[in-house]
Amino acid sequence: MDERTEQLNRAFAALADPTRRDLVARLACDDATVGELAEHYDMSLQAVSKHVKVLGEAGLVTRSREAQRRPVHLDADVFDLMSKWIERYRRQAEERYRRLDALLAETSGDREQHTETEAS
Amino acid sequence: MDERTEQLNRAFAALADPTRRDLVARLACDDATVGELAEHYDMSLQAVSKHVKVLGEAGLVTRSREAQRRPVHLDADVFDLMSKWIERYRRQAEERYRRLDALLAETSGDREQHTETEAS
DNA sequence: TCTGTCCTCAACTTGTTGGTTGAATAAACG
DNA sequence: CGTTTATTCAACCAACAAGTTGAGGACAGA
Repeated sequence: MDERTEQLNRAFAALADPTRRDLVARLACDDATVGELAEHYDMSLQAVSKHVKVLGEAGLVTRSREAQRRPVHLDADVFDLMSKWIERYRRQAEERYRRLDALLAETSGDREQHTETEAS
Repeated sequence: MDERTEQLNRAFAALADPTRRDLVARLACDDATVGELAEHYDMSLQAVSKHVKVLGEAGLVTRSREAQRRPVHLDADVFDLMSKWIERYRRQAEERYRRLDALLAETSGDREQHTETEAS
């Protein structure tokens, strides 16, 4: 399994959790520390720390250090990777839907089927 | 937790598995039955059936019935939902990065900081 | 160096997931 | 009706994920 595949595994898995998607939404507005983030959730600070770790391992966020603070900030690169993956199949699914639609319109409006049995 | 949130939970979780992403890739080319899909994987047909079920519960695929065959086909709607979610935060992350970049360039190249503290 | 603050690591519990095998269902065909 | 084909259900297991609590590490300041 190549690294890109594992990157996508981790990224999708990370965003499958609503708490982590909410963290992403907050971090999109501004960087924040684990402590600051934790204030908004009904769970221990350690749990939030774990969630941030998961986001980090997925490459969705990075950490820096300024004095005692270790602010978390969003990184666009993996979002880009995911976006491209999804867009590709969204487009194909739509395309196939459009063609099926056109085919149905044709075979119902026009009774001859043009012997196009090889739909491949 | 609203329905849209749960939809995203299931969709991201579904795509976190490489086998299921591969199924999506195959189905993007053409509809297929569970049996046909299973030929490509080193696992039981039941396991593939389960994967397809997960994709179905996530709303990523739908089933139809023609004679004994129950072909699976890709549905674009949830891909669209995911794509929009990701794009939103990808854009915000990039935007924030650009602004930080600009700020750094400015404060290093130009020593005055224009008192633009209100980054909102 | 001691202290306080911020954060992470370790160990544990509980629920979920991905796989297995064997039995059951559904529809077409003889 | 019985058989074949295609698929799912049920029970089980191992691995993992999400939360908990308690202890420990890193750094700034006195």
